[in-house]
Amino acid sequence: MNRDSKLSGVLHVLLHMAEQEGPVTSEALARMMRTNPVVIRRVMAGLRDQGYVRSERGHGGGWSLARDLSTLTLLDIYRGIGSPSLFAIGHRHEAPGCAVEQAVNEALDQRLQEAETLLLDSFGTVTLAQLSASFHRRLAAHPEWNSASTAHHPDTKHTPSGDRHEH
Amino acid sequence: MNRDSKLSGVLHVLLHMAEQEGPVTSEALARMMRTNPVVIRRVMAGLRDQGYVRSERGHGGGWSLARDLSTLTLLDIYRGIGSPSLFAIGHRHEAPGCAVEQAVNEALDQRLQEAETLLLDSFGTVTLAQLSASFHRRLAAHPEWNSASTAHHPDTKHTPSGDRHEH
DNA sequence: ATTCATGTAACTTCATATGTTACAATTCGG
DNA sequence: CCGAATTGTAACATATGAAGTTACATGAAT
Repeated sequence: MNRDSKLSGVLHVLLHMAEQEGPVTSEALARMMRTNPVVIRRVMAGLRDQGYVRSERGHGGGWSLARDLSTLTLLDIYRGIGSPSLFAIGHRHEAPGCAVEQAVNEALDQRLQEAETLLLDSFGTVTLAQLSASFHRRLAAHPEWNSASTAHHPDTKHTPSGDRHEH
Repeated sequence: MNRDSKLSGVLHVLLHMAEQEGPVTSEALARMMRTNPVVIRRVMAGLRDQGYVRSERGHGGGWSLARDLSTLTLLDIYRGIGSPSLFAIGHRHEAPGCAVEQAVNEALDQRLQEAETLLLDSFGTVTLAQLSASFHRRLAAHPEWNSASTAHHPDTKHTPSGDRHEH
């Protein structure tokens, strides 16, 4: 992957967690994200330390949301994963004493800073509850995608233990 | 370098070229940018194809500006280097059929798209002539940085194997 | 006690941006 | 015409960092 998809991956995971009754294991989440359980743990650990999710060890353990989706914004999650740098372009610092470089960096940084502020502000206006609503609207429109736990890897083998689901 | 500094590097080079009478060799530019002449040629080739700079081969050759700085904006140069992706974050496309992923991607893409538009618009308002003026203001304020062609690498030798090749 | 989880360090793999080498083609100055 | 200087470009090498993997310790449920 050429671009950091951590943010979207984490959002994906969190929305899936919101659909589940109990805790979801790293392995289940990893299957959804087509990645490795350890990768899941690594990134979720940061979110847990900031109080967004809970983890439980041992039998029956896994990950669950610690806060309501309506109290979480994209900005929270962005910060939760460590505020990775937003831009793929930046400035160089090869010749700090060069007046040309200073002029270029000032102009660029100014614009990037403005854009960053606007983008993060807009992240702050989107709650995960809104994303979840959008997800449920999609489901309603396409009943054949019947659940959050399907549609990820239609062909993979067994569904180990599967849904700790529904009464 | 963790972030793509192509844009700032190219701007740096162009402003330096503007200060020179005749063509500037790739090697001279490479020294300024602390990089390799071939890297300079690679990126400048694109700008040349789009009419922003000229190249001349052979003895006495090198690179020169094809247009006045006042007719060039940051946006032109950004496009000139191939419109590299602006953002370090993006979305994933691991599970195209998953409604959660669609909801996440839609929200993210929407905001990123807005931010991109704003940023590029702002790039369009900055001419290289403005950058050059900023550069000259700095020089005036710090006469000890007496010229565009100094202050880059007062001592270090970038070319690994001594100077100049023989034929 | 056994099994199922997370926690985490250490290592491997992979992608890719950047740098380097090599040489052909071109241009200029004698 | 000769030789030095320069770009053009393909091919290869290196470095970096993100992602993935292995291994094993720790903790919890039954």
